[in-house]
Amino acid sequence: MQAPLSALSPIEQQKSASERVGEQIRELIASGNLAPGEKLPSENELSRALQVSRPVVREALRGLSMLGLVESRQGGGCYVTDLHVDRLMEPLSFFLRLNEHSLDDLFEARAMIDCGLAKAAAARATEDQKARLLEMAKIGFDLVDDPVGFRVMDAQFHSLISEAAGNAFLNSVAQSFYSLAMDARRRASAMPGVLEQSAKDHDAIVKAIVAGDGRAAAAAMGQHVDNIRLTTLAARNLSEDLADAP
Amino acid sequence: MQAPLSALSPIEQQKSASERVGEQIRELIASGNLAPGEKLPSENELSRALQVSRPVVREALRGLSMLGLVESRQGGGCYVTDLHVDRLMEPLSFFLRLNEHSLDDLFEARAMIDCGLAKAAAARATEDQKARLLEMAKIGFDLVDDPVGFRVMDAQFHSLISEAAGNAFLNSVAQSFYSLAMDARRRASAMPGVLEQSAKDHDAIVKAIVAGDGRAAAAAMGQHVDNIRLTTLAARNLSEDLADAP
DNA sequence: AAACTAAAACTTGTCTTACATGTTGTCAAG
DNA sequence: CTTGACAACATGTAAGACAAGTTTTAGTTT
Repeated sequence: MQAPLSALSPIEQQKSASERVGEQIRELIASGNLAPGEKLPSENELSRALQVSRPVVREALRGLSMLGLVESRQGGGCYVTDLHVDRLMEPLSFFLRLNEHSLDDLFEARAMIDCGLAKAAAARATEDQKARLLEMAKIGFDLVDDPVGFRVMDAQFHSLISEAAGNAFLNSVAQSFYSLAMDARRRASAMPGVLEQSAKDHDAIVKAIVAGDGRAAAAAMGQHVDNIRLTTLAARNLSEDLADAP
Repeated sequence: MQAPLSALSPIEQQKSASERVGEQIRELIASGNLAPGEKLPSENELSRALQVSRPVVREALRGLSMLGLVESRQGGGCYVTDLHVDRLMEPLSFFLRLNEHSLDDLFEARAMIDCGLAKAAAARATEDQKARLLEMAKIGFDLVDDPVGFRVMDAQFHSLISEAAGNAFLNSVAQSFYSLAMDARRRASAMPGVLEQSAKDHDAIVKAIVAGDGRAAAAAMGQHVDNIRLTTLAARNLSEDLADAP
C-alpha cells in the first residue's frame, strides 16, 4: 500500500541568504527601528555586520526596492521610502491586469467604485480640491474639439476625485480600472457629441461634490459611467463592423 | 523672491538596469507570454540575451521572487509561480499593521465592494449557489467554537458570493481585499462572541440573497463588514496594549 | 529489454575583485 | 558667504571562480 503523499509536507527548505537578509531589514522597518526617510547603512557596512558578501546584500535591497520599501540612489545611499500605501499597492494593480476580463464587467465594476468615490469625495474634498475640480469642469467645455487634450484632462479629473475620496485602496483600484478602460475608450472619443456629453457629466459631478451632496454625486457619476459605457461599446461595434466589411 | 520649488519636476532619472530587466520579465508574465509554472531561461541565457551581466539578472529575479512572481530552486532553474492572490498580496498584508489609517481605509473599501457584490449576487445567484450558501450559513453555527474551521468556511463563503455576483473584476478586487485583511482578522476570531455574530450575519446575508432582495443583502453585508471592522480593530488595540504593558 | 547507478553537464548560490558613475563633504579661493 | 575643485565614499555594473544542488545522459547490471 502506498503512503498518502498528500499527508507529507515538503522538507523545510532553508531560505537563501539574501532572503534572510531581506527579511531582517524588512522586520527592522516594520518594527519601526528604521523610520520612513531614514538612511540605511551602506552595503559594505551591512555585508560586514551580517557577515555575507555584498552581492547578497544587494539582492536583498533590490528586492525590498521592488516592494517599494526602500529606494537606492547611486552614490547617495539607500533610504526607507515614505511607506505610503499607494507605493506599496503595485502588486494589486498587477494582479488586476493579470486575468482578462470582459468590458461589461469592467464598466459594472467602474460604476460601483467610481460612484463610491464620488460620494466619499463629496464628503471629504478640501476647498483646494473643489476649486481644481471646478476649474477642470470649466476647461472641459473648451476641449470638446481636442480629443487628446480632453483625455489628458479626463484622466486628471478622475484621478483628482479618487484623491479627494481619501482612500488609498479604492484609489489604486480605480486607477487600474481607468487605465484598463482607456484602450477601448480612445476610439470612442473621436465620435461626435461624445466629449460634449462628458463635459456636461463632469460639470454635474463637480457641482454635486462642491455642494457636498454625496447622493447626487454618486448619481451623476453613475450616469457618467453609463454614458461612457454606451459610447464605448458603440465605438467598438462600429470598428468591428468596419473590420468585418471593409 | 524665491522661485516656487513646487513647480519644478525632478529630473527624469533613468532606472537601473536590473529594474528594467525586472520590468521586462514582469511584462512577459503579465501579458501571458510566461505562463504560471513555466520555466524561465537560465540566468546565463538571460544575461546573454539582454546583454547585461549575470548579477543584474540575478537582482531582477530576486526582486520578482520577493514579489511572489517567480521562484528559484538552486540547481533546478527559475519558475513562474501559480500567481494566486494570496501569494501576490502577502508582501502587502505584512505592512497593513504599520498604520491604523490603512486598516480603516481597507474596511471602507471592503464595505463598498462587498455590499455591491451582495446586491449583485441577490440578483444573479443560481439555485445551486443559493443552496450552497444556505448550507454554509447553517454549518457556520456549528463552527463557532472552531476558529480555524470557521475561517476556512468564511473564506469559501465570501468567495462564493463573489462568484455568484458574476463580475470577474469585482471578484478579483474582493479576493485581494479579503486576503489583505486576513492577517488582522486572525487575532479577532479568537475573541469570545465574534464568531457567533459572524454566523448570524452570514445567515442574514444568505436569507436576503436567496430571497432575491438586493437592498437587504447589501444592508446585511454592510452590517457584517462593520461588525468585522469593530472586532478587528478591538483585537488590534488589545494586542497593542499587551505589547505596551506586558 | 528494463531498471538501477554513476558520471557528466547544467543551474543557482555565494564570494571576490575591479572599475565606472554618481553623491556628499571639505576646504580654499574669490 | 558663496563658489568651485577635489577627495572620500556609495551605489551600479562586469567578470571570474567555486560550491551545492538538480537534471540529463550514458553505462552497467539484472
